[in-house]
Amino acid sequence: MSAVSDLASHTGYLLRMVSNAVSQRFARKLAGEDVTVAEWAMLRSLYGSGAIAPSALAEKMGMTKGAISKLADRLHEKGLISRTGNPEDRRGHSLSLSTAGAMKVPLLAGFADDNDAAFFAVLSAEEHERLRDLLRTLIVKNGLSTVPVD
Amino acid sequence: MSAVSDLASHTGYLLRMVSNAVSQRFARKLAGEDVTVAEWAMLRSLYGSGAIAPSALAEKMGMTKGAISKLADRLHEKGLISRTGNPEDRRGHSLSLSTAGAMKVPLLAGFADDNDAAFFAVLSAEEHERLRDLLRTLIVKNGLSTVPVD
DNA sequence: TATTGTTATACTCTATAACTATA
DNA sequence: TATAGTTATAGAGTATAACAATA
Repeated sequence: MSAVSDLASHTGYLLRMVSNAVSQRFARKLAGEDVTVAEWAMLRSLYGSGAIAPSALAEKMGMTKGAISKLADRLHEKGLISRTGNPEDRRGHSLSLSTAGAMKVPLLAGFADDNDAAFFAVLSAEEHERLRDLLRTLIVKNGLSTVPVD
Repeated sequence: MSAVSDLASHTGYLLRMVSNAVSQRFARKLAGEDVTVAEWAMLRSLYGSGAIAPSALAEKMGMTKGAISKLADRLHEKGLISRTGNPEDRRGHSLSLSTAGAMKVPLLAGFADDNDAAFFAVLSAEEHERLRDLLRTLIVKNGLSTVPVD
């Protein structure tokens, strides 16, 4: 045992290593569809929420308004989301999936399924579910998302 | 149930959300020491490995040679690591913690401990250990690190 | 030729903070 | 003034690929 004996067990470090690997692999799968991982996350959130204001989406996704705005711009340019004005308060508007975006989500979800299946295959079904549960608990109890499990 | 019914349970998505949150919080804690999260990860790896060639470190950390080179440059400029030439093969050299770097690791490890403690406090000790185990299993079985648990 | 490491280039991702338009 | 959203700026993190030095 060294002076920094449990250096090996920092959970944040392990988490970062695993998450980076999963995201990188997923990014390669998505590249052919011209969608990034962050874009997928937004499409996925919109699929679950329906039309939603950028500020609400920011809170839901645990990101800043600026980051959401930039992401939304890109997805809008790609024709995957729509912006709808709010006649009652012209400062705001809402974001939603376009028809093309809504059609694309199941395909992308399939890629996400494949990616999960490949990466987490080394766990038993029970272990995999346990991992998901623990992650959901962390998200909810640390207030990372306004929407519990989404 | 929608057509994309288990959209909510993509483990990669949950993982990314949690990992991003942990890393962001940790980055803020480290900022006062002028060290980034990736730099900490390298210091931590060097602490565990002793002198090691950049290419070996790249494999160990699951990063490319280029990324390691850039990180090593920064840490060298900050005086936290040393580069030692290899007389037998002048193409290569080895990286190791400098005295200042070695002295700083325990302090940074303390910050990592604090960060873990705050973030994972919402789990029981048993759940926290279970999470670590699952992450270690994923790292080892997916070959994310040449060194099993580090 | 093959290998080690560096460098050049290019993106994604994200934050902070200043700004614009509306309320 | 306060709020919704955008934009400007900046920097971390990482990859790919071209390159230099050495073997």
